[in-house]
Amino acid sequence: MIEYEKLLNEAQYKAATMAEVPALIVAGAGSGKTRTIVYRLAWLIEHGVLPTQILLLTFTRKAAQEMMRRAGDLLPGGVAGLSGGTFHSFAYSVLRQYRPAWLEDRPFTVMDSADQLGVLKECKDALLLGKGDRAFPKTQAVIGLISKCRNKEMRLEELLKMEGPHLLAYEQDLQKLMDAYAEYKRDKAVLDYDDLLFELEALLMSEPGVARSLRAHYRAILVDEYQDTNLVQARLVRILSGIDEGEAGPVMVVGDEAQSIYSFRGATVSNILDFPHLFPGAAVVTLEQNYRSTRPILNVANCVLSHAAEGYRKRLFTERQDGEPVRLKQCISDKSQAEAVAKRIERLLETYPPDEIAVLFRSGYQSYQLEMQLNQRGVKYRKYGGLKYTEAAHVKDVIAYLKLVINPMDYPSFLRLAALFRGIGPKTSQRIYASLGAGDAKALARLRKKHAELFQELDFLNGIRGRLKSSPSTLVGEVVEQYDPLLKRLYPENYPKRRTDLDEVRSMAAGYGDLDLFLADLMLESPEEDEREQGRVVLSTIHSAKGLEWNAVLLIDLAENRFPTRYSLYRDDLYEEERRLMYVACTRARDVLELYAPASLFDRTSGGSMPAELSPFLQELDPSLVEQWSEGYGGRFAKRNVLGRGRAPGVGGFAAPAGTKRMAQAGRGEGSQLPAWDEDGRMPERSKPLAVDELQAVAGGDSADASGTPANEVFEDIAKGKISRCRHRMFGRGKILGVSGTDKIVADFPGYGVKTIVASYLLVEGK
DNA sequence: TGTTGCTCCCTTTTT
DNA sequence: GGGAGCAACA
Repeated sequence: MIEYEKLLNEAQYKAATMAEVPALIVAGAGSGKTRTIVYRLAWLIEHGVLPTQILLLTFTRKAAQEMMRRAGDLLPGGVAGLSGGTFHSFAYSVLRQYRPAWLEDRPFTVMDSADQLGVLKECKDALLLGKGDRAFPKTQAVIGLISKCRNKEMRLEELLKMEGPHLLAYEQDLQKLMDAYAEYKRDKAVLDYDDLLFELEALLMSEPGVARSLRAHYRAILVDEYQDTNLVQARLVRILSGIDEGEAGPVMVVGDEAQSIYSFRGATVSNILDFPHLFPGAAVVTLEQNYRSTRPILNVANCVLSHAAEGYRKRLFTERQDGEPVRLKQCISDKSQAEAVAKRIERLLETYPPDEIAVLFRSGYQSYQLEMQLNQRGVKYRKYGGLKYTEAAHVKDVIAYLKLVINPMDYPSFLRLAALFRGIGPKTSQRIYASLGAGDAKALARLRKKHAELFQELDFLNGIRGRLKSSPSTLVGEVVEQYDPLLKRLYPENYPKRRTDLDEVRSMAAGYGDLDLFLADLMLESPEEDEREQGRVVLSTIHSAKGLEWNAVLLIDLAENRFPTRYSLYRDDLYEEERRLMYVACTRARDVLELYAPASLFDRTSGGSMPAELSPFLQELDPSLVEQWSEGYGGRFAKRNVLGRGRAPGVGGFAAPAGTKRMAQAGRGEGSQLPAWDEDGRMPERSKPLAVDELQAVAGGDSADASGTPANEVFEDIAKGKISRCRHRMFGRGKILGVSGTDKIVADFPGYGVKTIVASYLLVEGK
């Protein structure tokens, strides 16, 4: 018997051992949530519930894996038999067993985002939409809109009014596209991610017998990260609970509205808030004591949240009194930030094991420079978020082969396969696919002659299909061998590395009994982590870091327009979500939290460095909560106040002395969201994008307004030698060497070397 | 007619 | 680095 009362605090104990009624556990960050869930599982099992009768659901794959891992560690019998995973993978497994009627007897496959892209492109072409219209939303954007519509369950018009009024003109076209896309999927028996959830709901509603047998099977349902569920997921929980059938509804959901970070895909906090209404008689337990982080870390996290527009009831507290201060480190540039962080990781490795150190960032690409630094230093890392392993071109190719084995009419995969051969483009693929579907023997014979290579490949796949009973790893191995000559042809430069990846895919298939299960897992659950990757430093997007924790967390790129992203600046709900993201990031740390802010960022559109303001989330911080450091010459950091100085007047934060010229912003094209200056020469607090005509007036150079002297005039002055010195916020005084392009100045800053800098961020001075 | 090659533009977060 | 659009080629 487990002594729950000794092992858990009062609130955790209550949550873990309550009777099997609907329950909402509001669990603050680091409050022992997973621990509580795991003890709940143990308690259920002690009280006669079999592990196979427990369903454990979460939204992200990472959270699902972490939960299963920890349950396995704590439960005496391990997780054997426990059903658990993401909503999507659960939906797939049910749909595979109880197939929707409209599929008839056709095999179906799941599409990933690349497949969606291909299908939508095709629909767009078929409908002749967006031809020659540059303003027509990009295919990727259309996919986003479609998915948002479905996840938020809004009509297209409503969504466009909220998210993109400028697209309202295309509403009808987009609607047509949406319909065509939906029809297409039905026709070809493919499901996208959203379909999995809606198809499951439709199935349960139309076939009460299926719902009944699932309910009879699952005696307990636990949902983690409930604040990240969307409407259809909440309905699924409700249906599965059986509360509408007068059953007790043995559902326990766990969540924290302060950590809601998935509203972009329809997650709604109201699922938590409405839970007691949807499940009358639900028990509510709140966990507030934080066991994870030191006091200084928690102070920073609480401070971040205290500026939230909506108030959060909870304030976390901890008994961990000790702890190093949270450090804020301002670096000269993003490049030097990468160096500083890499160096810091090497130091931390003297104290902590590698897998207890994590670097977190807002978007996948923000770790590129750091990755290069770590590679140079031989520090091994693994990366979460951003591009996935299964998204590498060669892995996608092999997956397309395998999908075609299961579902020969999987069109996205067919396109991918056909495009591998020379002389076959979209039209030819379409023709061949149509002939195959219609069984047009004459046309096929002709096509076969012309495109022998492709048909050889298709014959091979048909052969494999006849032997589906062989082990998946054997089948994958054969497919890889078949693909090998193409791999050599397509990627001569790094063939061996890619071949290793594919052998890896084969070994991953080893544990599976059915090829289609393996494929679905590859699409829906990240495959079992490569053993070589364990015990490494972690680089992760904050979204992917949800539910995880480390001894040391370094948070990078805390600069305006990076975090919060510039997309969030003009909508309060998005801005607030960014703040919660910051909160999630800070609360991942147990002992060490460091905040890195680059003072300038490389800007590829201009090819120069742009000064970067501190992230507003840093500017709001109480300066007494962090130890402030600033990078100086030679990469050395010195304690120096970075916060609380307010924004100095002048460009990029320093005063413009008399006799200096500030240049008007050079043209940056339509749609630029770079900040304009106000009349005092300050950057506005929350920069608004320039209106298009305003921008043209400034960029045109002939109508210099209050914002300064036109760039072309200053460039002329430089050419005439009237101007030879400049000042930059970070680099100080410099000597102008020349100009580059239409908007950049090359200057030598003593101690920093020669820099090419966008002119509008410099102050220039006469001789 | 259809494919391939070249250039310009934009780059969130997940299943 | 990839997608989309356009021009040149088979």
